[in-house]
Amino acid sequence: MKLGVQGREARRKQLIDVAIKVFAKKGYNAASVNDIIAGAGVARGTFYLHFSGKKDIFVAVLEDYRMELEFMVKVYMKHTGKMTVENCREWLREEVRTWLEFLAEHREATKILLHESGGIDGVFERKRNEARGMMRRHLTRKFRRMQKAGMIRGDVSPETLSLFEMGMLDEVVATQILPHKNPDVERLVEQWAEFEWRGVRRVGS
Amino acid sequence: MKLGVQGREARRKQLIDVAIKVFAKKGYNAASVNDIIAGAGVARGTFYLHFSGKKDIFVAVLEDYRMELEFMVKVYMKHTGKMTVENCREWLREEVRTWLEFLAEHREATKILLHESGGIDGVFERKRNEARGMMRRHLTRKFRRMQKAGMIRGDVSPETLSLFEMGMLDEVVATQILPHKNPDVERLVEQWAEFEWRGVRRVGS
Amino acid sequence: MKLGVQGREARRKQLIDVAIKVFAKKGYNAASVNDIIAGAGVARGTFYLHFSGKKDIFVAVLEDYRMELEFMVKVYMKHTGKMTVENCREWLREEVRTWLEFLAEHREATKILLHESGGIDGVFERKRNEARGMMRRHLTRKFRRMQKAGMIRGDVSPETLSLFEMGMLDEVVATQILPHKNPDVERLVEQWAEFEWRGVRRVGS
Amino acid sequence: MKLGVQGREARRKQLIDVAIKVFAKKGYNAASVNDIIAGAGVARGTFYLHFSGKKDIFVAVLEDYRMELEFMVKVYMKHTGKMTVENCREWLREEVRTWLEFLAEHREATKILLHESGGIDGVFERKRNEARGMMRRHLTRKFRRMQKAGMIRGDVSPETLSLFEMGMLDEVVATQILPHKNPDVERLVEQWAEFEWRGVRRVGS
DNA sequence: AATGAATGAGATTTCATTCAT
DNA sequence: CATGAATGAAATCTCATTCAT
Repeated sequence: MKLGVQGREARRKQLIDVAIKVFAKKGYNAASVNDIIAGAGVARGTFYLHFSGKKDIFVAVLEDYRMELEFMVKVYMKHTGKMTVENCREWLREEVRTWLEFLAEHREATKILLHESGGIDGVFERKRNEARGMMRRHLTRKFRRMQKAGMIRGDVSPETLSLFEMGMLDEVVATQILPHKNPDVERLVEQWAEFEWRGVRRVGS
Repeated sequence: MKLGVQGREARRKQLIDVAIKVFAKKGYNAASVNDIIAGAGVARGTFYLHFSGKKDIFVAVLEDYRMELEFMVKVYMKHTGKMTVENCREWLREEVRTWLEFLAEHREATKILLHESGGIDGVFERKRNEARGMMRRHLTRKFRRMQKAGMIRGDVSPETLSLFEMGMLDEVVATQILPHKNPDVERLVEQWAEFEWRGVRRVGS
Repeated sequence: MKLGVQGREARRKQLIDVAIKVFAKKGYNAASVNDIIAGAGVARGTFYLHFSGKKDIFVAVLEDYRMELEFMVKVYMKHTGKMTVENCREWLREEVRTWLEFLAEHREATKILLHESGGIDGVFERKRNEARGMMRRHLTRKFRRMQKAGMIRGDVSPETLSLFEMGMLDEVVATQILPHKNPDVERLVEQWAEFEWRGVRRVGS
Repeated sequence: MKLGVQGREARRKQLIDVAIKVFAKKGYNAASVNDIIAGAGVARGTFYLHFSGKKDIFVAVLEDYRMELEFMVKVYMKHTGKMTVENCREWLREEVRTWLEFLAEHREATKILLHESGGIDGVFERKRNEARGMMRRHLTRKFRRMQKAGMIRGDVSPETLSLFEMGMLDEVVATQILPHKNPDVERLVEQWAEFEWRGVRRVGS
């Protein structure tokens, strides 16, 4: 079947979109070039006109995701300036919500990043670290800024705080967001904020 | 070359031990039965005498890990009784330390559980969930007991607290424990306890 | 080495033809996909492009044979109408000759049907029965028609007669046709007709 | 499991008996030494104490069958002398019945001889031919004797007659005896005798 | 005589990639 | 740009046979 003429970019994007679904569903190894070209309704050769191989399109998928992330972070950062001591706790909550919503919206790519891009290939690892590093740096910057402004305690390093937050994020995403169609984000966010803000200590102690 | 005879169990255990290393290093898919038998210095057929295939030995690896976990949890639970309101914070810290040490000691198997047992096969998923479920239930039980004893706050559910703690554990293990030979567990544990106990709120606010 | 492109059907037919020779020579079990691709001068993957496996091509071989048989029976049936009481004995003789010639021409496939398609796989058995059933039904129909027309005796059932004739056919083919390049069909046919027509009874008794 | 001490011959016979069942059920190739030793409740090594391999025990099975056949033929031949012109037709019928009964009684070994001993190995072929050759020679001798005594017609060679009879025997056994637990031997025998004695010719013509 | 763990050649099958049309 | 038949390296799994105990 010959498809209508498309721009190179459109065809490339189409293949990446199919690949995201395929990789998310089957994982990198089990996914086959066959699945991708079948999903895209394209001949084998066409695939190799746009990507040098399976690795290549997987890297392209990660790259794609990283760019979405980058864009999201940039947009978000614009209104970080309005953070004050008073609304600080709400800020933390809102940011968590924003992240969970973003990750839920990109659930397939997120699943790939979380589960499929480690331990297969050095390049994959690097791309994965680029994306996660960006998130991590963003979180770290946020905590550092808060510390400097005296909004939060200063005796735990921002790096470590972001480490903990990333972990919580991953686990919540993996167990509460990815497997469910309509996760109860509201309740999660509220409990998250409570925990992050005051820890587990008994009130008044 | 024919190797000497071993007991059935010894040979099986030997193969599992090699498999743990191989799966941790290469991941399930890239690992081949070849790698395992080469590592064990055993003929192809010998492998199939003990396991019905690659899947089977992978499941055996997960099973093996789950049993170690189970044992560890049991041993640990014995002295949980001594927990009091006063030493409660120390308890949290000590438990984190115990877990990190356990996971560091089983770093290879832990890596497999974290990165290699999802999205490949339904059975793997189930075995993985068995092991993680055990950890999770253990953590949940702990928080519930603390809540009932009034040691910690009551307005965040034990399930959610254990969820957050699992996430933190995973992230710390994945980024700080697994990649380093001698991780600075002490500092991590201290900061963890601080964060978990009091949250991020500025002291005195 | 990459061979030139052929039509799908041509390549498929080529592989089937090679497979007939291979299966006839070695039998289903001893024959390997290797033998077939080596005989066809084709790469391993090419084989699996056309057949899902060894079983599949074997079934295709049986199917192929059945179609040849079907065609032969149809062609033959066209001039069955000219059978009369007078030329009836000649008819029997001529039909035997036709069968022996057909089976001799397809000696390899015939050998497969006789010796290699039983007791290995249920599907094989079924395909074999389809082909033999067609022969058997053809023979039975013939005898029934002859009985109704009063050309032959009526006290032995057409089914049983065709059973005997099939047996004789098989044995003659297996011992006289298949092993020899130029079997003395003439003499066989003559003795066959004599036996079938008059039995073993002494003339005049 | 160590079995009680048995004589060499008893153990050998036991293995052969199991092997007959196994080969009949699965065919030579699909049958495994495993099946045989499992069926006999004997260790792997024990098998190789009695037979040099799978081929060897298969040959032993054929040999065993040939000996049974030989014995049967000898016993039968004793009272061949009483054949006369008058009871000749009955003789033919009785012999067919005897054969069918013998083959039905040894249905497993018969199945092996009919379906499993051709095209696998030269030795098997030879053993098969020995057994079938014995049957064939027996039938040929019978027809020759009848011809000499003027009991049956002389213009069809005894060799060819026995060929036809063997074919009929095989087909009847394969389709009517082997697949059914209680075949209607009586009716078959009667129709057989009718056909063999008088052919298909219309009575009175 | 008996045992059964160990062996390894050999068979089947998959799938990423190439290239002539 | 697009096609899809062809390739072949590499992986999994089987099972007849051996041999130390």
